[in-house]
Amino acid sequence: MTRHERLNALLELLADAGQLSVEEAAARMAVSAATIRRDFDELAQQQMLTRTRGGAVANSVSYDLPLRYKTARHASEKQRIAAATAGIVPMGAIIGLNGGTTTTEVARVLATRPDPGGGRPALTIVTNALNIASELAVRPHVKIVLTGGVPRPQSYELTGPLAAGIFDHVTLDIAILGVTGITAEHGATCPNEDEAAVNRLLADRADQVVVVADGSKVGRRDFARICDTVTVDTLVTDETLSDEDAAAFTEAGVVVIRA
Amino acid sequence: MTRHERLNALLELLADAGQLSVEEAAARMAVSAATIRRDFDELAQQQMLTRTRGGAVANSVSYDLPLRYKTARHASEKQRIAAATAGIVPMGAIIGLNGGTTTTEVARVLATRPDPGGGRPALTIVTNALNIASELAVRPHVKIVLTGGVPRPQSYELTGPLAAGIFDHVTLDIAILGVTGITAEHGATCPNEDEAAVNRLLADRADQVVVVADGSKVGRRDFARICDTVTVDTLVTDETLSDEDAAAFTEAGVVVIRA
DNA sequence: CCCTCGATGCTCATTAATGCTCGTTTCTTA
DNA sequence: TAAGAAACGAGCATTAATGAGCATCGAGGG
Repeated sequence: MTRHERLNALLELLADAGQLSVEEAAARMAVSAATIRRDFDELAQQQMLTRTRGGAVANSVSYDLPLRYKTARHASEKQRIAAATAGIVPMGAIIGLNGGTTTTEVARVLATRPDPGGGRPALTIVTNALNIASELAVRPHVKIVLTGGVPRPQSYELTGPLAAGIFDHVTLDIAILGVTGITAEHGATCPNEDEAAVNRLLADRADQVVVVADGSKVGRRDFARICDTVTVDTLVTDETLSDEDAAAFTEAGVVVIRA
Repeated sequence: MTRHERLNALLELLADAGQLSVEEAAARMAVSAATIRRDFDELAQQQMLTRTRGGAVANSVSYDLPLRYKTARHASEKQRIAAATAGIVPMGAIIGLNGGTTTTEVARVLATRPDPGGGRPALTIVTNALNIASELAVRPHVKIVLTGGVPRPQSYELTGPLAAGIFDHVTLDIAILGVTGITAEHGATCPNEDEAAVNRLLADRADQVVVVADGSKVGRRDFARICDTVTVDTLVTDETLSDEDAAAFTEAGVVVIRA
């Protein structure tokens, strides 16, 4: 049994019984108690369960629907960008997220924030990304607000007038936008005009706009324009960003973070 | 076997099993483990799968875990109910679906409909169930419209005023509602009032209301009322329904289908 | 015919995962 | 309240997986 299977099996048992002791889990999985403790600790980190002395209890009574444990891959560019981005998000903030692999990583990092207790959510995340909402729906300490709309198969982003409608009703502290292209001259862009329209609304409603993009996206320009460079407050990217590109953004008033 | 063929074969195996070990893949493809690792790494780069130590897991937003005790109990009944329900849905219809395991099965069956071609969707599905939208988002011949709102961890249903808002803008041919309780006297019920409110809107907007519920739900009454029995046109359930219960519903004008 | 280049397989140093031990913390109960 | 038991976390050794580097093979082009 692989580690991944075991973690999922633990969630299964937990969803079924509501609680699970370290000893019983060790016996069922045919591994040592130390391993089970490490597993529980990791799942607790991901807010999938709550540690108790001697065992763990289920975090949500999600009855029949599949729980999935996400394998953490180590220290990729995207994850460093995600960690750096999460660093600038204060507790209790209202965050907007669009779709994309980088923003999904950001969402995963944000989801591991500790529960502040008192029933208040550690974060409120407004997103049009179906996959992000699916992953985070089981975390009780993060409030997810999903826009409506029609999902695009490639990106899992919800688009269309129904997606736009929600933005009449919310305001955001920080919009975190993953883009496929950004230049100091043309601003942030993506290939699809429907996505761009929804992303623009996210940016419009936010006090602060953070663009996340790995080095391959910087200097690129795509078809649909999301917003201008002056709208962007912060750009989080990786070390592959050249000094001259960084200078161009800095001159345009963008804070550049190289993770 | 070319490299391209091998990558496709790996994805196929992965889609089938949900996971694949490096060793097994190497044996199946008759190549070395090193090659498989390179393949996995490349596919992971393309977000087609997720690496784990010792193998890889499928990246599909929704893959079912092989053994779920709870679902296993009613699995075949649910699938028969789902098949019977899909039988009364005409081509090209606009369907409303709420959340729950039975309606998820219905969605799966509906998604297997052949593509009519001509770019027109075989079906349009309006739903407030996050998991259903996630699963069907990749099917190009089914148009998915997701309501907005806040997901409830227990059921993956989106609720709240944002979810309700969408119903000003759509009409449905058939609403298919999974419920946790239905009686001839009290109508359809579920445990949560927010979900009930959204489900009621689905029923209101539809020409025809179909309730799906396995035998354990019939005769049960839960806290929140979704709609009255006279609103329900059809009840699809399994053979465990007693004749007297069936008669009660038939007298109330409900067509009862025992799958 | 030879050369180039990409794909593959092999070797080896590195790293993640696991189980064990031991000192410390926490709970139980006398 | 205090002693004993249970659970925990840290540290360490062992094993297996990994990834980097290098050699080989084969198709295609000059």
